Parts: sequence; structure tokens; C-alpha cells
Amino acid sequence: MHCTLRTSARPFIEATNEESNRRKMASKKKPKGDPHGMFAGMVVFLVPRGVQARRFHIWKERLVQMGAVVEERLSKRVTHVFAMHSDALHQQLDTEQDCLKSGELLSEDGYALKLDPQGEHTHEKSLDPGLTNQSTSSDPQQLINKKRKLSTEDTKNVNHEGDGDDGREKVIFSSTSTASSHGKVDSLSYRNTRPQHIDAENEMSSLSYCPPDLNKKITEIFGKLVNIYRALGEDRRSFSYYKAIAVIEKLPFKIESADQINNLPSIGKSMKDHIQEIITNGKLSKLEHFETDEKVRTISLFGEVWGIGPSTALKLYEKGHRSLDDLRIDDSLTNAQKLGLKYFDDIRQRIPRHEVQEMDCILQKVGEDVLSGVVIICGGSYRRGKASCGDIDIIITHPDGKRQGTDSGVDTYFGFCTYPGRELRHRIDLKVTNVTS
DNA sequence: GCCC
DNA sequence: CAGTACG
DNA sequence: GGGCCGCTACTG
Repeated sequence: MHCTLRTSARPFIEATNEESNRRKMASKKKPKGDPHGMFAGMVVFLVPRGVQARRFHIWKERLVQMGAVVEERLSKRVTHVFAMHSDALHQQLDTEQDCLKSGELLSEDGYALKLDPQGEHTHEKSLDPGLTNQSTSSDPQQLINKKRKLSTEDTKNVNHEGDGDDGREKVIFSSTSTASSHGKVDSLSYRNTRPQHIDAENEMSSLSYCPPDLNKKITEIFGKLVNIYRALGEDRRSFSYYKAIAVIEKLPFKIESADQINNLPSIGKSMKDHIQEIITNGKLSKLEHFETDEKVRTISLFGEVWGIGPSTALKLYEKGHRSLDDLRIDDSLTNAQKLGLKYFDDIRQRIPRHEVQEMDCILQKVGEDVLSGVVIICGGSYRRGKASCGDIDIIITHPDGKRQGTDSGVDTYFGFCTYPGRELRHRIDLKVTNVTS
């Protein structure tokens, strides 16, 4: 390798392949390398060590798809080296060096690996001190990070039918190039900007890398469109934006040109056009139009009420209602909708994590009093380690597994609860099941 | 909206 | 049954 | 052009 090894660890998140597995017809797509993809011009060598075969294959696939050339050997042409973690990288380099014995031994000066200069920041992000910081590497600046969930709330549909490889894990790669056209990214800070997910089940490392919201402007606007389209009942379109956000959030660079986002999944022509408009104008006329449209605004507002969906929101609008106070007069609302209206402001309040924890404890105790041995698990965002929760999810089960459901036949409760000594109402879901999952 |  | 919420 | 999460669960 004659190129200088000015290596700067740079996180890279695989493009999601979420929907491909849902295709009815399993057509084999042959992604041509995108000459404008984010890895265009890179000649990559992948260090297989420590990478599962399946994952290794996906790496290669994505790299090629996004414009890179993947070399089977660490040849002179190689401009970038990807490794699972620093150990693998070092071992590989040691091996290569031995192979070069016959030739001259080049100075190692230029090979200094600058591993994840921001690594130290990752240590202060664990929100759950109770979790062990499991590391697969002795290197404190461990390069491997895994994360299984989206930053946003659950979306099993985005990630179901898994083949065991969720295709969403993140990998940091080391660049050995000085010629990278994307080198500027290296200087960016990868400071975390949002709470971590702690996946206790998988003993996930708390060193998880969370991408910065470099494209916040775009994702914010798209997020508004998600809500608007959902309120309007255009679920499909809404979901498209939702998926696009997930993809954009994981980009390790700030989008400055639509050319940088070619070939990304879930981002087609319209999305690209919108992104282009946002980065040039700082706004999206489509959204502005929505936000000034009284009908859209009203229906969106009504849709925020728990229990009111697109259909009801539209009916209420057509009845002439324009405000929440108008709704309060309407007696056609279902009980749930009335409650949703009554506690409209309450529900919007997020619940501090420690309060959820206390509620959990209370429920554990009550549950034990009612039925000895009952297992009560507080799931949802709490279980995923969020600092605050939008609602509380409780799963009730029993090791006996003797029955599913309750005496009344109802095994699910969507309702409200309140923190002891307060009036503020929170949303809580209870589910009784005999399956511990 | 995206993707066959 | 339609509508809605949930994960 | 047509599918797009669920042999979902629940409410009214």
C-alpha cells in the first residue's frame, strides 16, 4: 500500500434493506455501482476477520451498490480498508506486512491509525448505569457498535421477517486514503445528540454510536409530513416519508447536493427533489402549503387526539368543527375519544424515566399481591433505555403459562394511569399473555 | 411516497 | 363491520 | 398498474 494511511475512523451506517425482503416476487436485483454514490471512487478491501459471513456479504453488496470497488486482496489499488474492529484491522495489517517481507519494509509513520477520535464521548451516554459495558474488544475505543432498533419508535414492519441480520447495524470503518472525495466528513464530530437505546436483551454495548442529526432540517420537515399524511389517512405516503427519515438520519454526512443521495433505499425522485429544495431554500413549499391549509391543519389537530383517526377527524371537520373546544361540545365522540380530549395536554407530556421505573415497581408489588409469581415487565421505550417515555407499556405473564388472557376475557387494556399524588394522566397499555417474549 |  | 391503536 | 404489516386486538 503506497497510499498514506492517514486513517480517520469514520462511522458508516449500512443502508437499510428493510423492504426488500417483503417483495412478493423474489427478483434478484443487480445493483450497478452508482458512480455518484457516497463511496464512489473508493477501492475497498474488507477485513473478513471477526465478521460473520452473512454480514460480510452485505457490506460488500452495499459498498458496490453505492459506488465502491471491492478488492479481494489488499492490493496497491486499495484506497480504503474496512474492518469490524481495531483488533481485526491490526491483525490484518500485521499479516500483510509479513507478506511483504520480500519487498522493502515501508516506514510505518504514515500508517498511524487515528481511531475514532470522538470515541471518548461515547462513554458518557449510557442512561442505564445498571447495564454492563460489554466490550468485544480490549480496545476501549472499540470500533464495533451494534444497534437493533430505529431511533424513532418501534416499526416492526420496517424490520420484520428478519433473517437474523437486521441490516441496520452500524459499522465504523477506517479509511486508508487521502484521496477520498468525502474526506471532509472525517473532521466532523460524531457527538451523540440523542439518548441511547439500551437493549438489555442483547447486552448491547453502551458505546453505541448514534449519528448526529446533520440533516435535521430535512428530517424535521419530513417528520411533519409523516404526521400530516397520517392524519389525512394517506398511510402509504406517510410511511414512505417515515422510512426516508430513518435512512437520512443514518447518513454520516450532511447532504449538500442531491447527487450524494443517489441509490439510497426509500428515497426516490420525489424525496430527492424535496431534499434538494430544502437544502437550497431551507424550506419545503409543499409543507408550507399544508401548514397554511385550514383543513389540513384542523384534521391534523383532531388526529392528535387519542382515539381520533383520519376518518373521524375528517367527519368532525366536515361537521364544521375547527377547534378542540368545538369537539368538547360534540357528543358523538366515543368514550376513548372523550378521554383523549380531556387529557389532551396530559398525554403530550413525556414521562421521566425514573417515574416509569417507580410505576413499574408499584405494579410489581400490586401484581404480586394479586397473584403470586406473576411476572410484570415494563417494556416499550422504557425497556429500550429511553430517558423519557411517551407512554407506559406493561406486559403481564406468569411462569405457569397456564392461561392466556384474564377472567374477563379481556387481555389488553389501553388506558390511563397517573403518578401517585398527581393529577397528570399518562397513557398506559397492559397486556396479559402466556408467552414470554 | 417507494418499489416492483 | 369500520375505525383505531399498537408494536 | 398495483402492493404497501398484522391468519394484529380492541371498541362501538
